[in-house]
Amino acid sequence: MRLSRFFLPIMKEIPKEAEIVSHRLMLRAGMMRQEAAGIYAFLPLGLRVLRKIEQIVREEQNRAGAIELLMPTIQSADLWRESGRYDAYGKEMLRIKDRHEREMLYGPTNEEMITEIFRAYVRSYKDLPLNLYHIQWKFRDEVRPRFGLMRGREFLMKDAYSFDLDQAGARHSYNKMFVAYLRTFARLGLKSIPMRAESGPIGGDMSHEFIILASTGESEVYCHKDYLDIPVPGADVDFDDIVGLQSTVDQWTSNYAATSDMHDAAAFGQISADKQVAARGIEVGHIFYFGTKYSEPMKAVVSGPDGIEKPVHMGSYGIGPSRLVAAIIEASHDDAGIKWPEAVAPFRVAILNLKQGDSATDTACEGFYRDLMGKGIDVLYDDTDQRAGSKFATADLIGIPWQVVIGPKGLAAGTFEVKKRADGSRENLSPAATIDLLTR
RNA sequence: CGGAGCAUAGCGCAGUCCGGUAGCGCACCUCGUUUGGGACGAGGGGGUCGCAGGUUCGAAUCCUGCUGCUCCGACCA
Repeated sequence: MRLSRFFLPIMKEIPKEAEIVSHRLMLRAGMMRQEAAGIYAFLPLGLRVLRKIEQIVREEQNRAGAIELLMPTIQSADLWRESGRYDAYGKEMLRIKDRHEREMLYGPTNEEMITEIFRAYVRSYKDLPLNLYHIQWKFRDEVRPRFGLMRGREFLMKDAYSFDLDQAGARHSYNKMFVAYLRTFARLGLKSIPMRAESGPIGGDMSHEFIILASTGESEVYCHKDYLDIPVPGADVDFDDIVGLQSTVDQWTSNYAATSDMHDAAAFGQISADKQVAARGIEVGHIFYFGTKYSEPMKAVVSGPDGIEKPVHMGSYGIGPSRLVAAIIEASHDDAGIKWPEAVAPFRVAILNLKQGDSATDTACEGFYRDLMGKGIDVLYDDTDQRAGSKFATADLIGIPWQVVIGPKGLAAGTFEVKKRADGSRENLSPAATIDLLTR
């Protein structure tokens, strides 16, 4: 992409409404625009990041055996009356009427609808286990939206729903998602820690919030230092290995970890002082088992091997990709701007033509741009007639992981300057060595 | 939902108390000089001053009502 033809409305000054760093940087980097309280338009740069996050989430869901579908944003009130939640949900639910005065709602979540879909087709235990998910916009009419994408009213959510014959099966389904989440956040370049969450109506130990560590995170978290070093399961993890998966989950849940509202100072004090970690974090995922809470009232039943119909045991698993865009920035930025992890960067490489209009630099940049494009690398070529300093500032602000600086100085020596945004390191490399580095 | 505040050019703000030609910086356009960390000079364009009433010869400014947004608290992917 040529910057001169891209739509990148960056700002030098900070809009006053933006309070937290991710919100400020997203506005300054031209990633999104507020259209109403808690409602945002994604501009091209922001959309690129959102799509990359979404794709990683999708790949890890698929790897764990979940199957993607897509449910609508608008739902019928009748469905929610069946579960009893239409009245229970409260004002957070956006309720609307169609032209025939039928009561509808903009879905804040999809347990009812997925249960309706399940019961329409699945009759036998032989079709279990089943895990269906979608990535769809949700709307929750929060009293007070704030912090930009971190707490918007409209947000993108990946929500998965598992169906099993019994609780033992449900535990395995839960564990699959648990491990999938560990892998997902690791791939996004984040350090995530599962923390025991309010167990809800069912009780038990099958509810966890996934918190990522970020110095500017909104909640305080306390955990055992060992969490920072536990290896995340590799891509070859066997999701059908019930025992193996359980031991991974055990490893990730045996030590102390809690957010401030669940914090037990005494228990935390038991940990030796050098192993205590008090940090800040952001909730980016939540998984829980809720048994037959919806299957019972909504009659989602299957016949077991004994021929007897039983309500299925369900769990649900949420990740907010739109919140993750902001969360990643909170976890990875500096005074100059965003530092995207390579996996989610809107562009992997930026080419900075330091002397636009000079035939030697133009030729070198154009050629190199074509070479990278030919290799299938996401590259943003700054071919604007801005001065060098302005181009450096822009590239740093929007956080492109690799900046290839091409100017008369380097060209005289036959080299490009390659800067790594993550640590600011630079080296002068020949064009061939640069290509080599970027395609490694 | 309780409390506080804001609304003037794309962004950041002054002007409002004390009514009298709507301003500044950045951004944008033109020309020139510049060109390795957000250049300089000259010229230029852009506004129903959130909306609706009212007072007045005259309202961004005073009065009334409304709307939108932000922050603190309670609540949450």
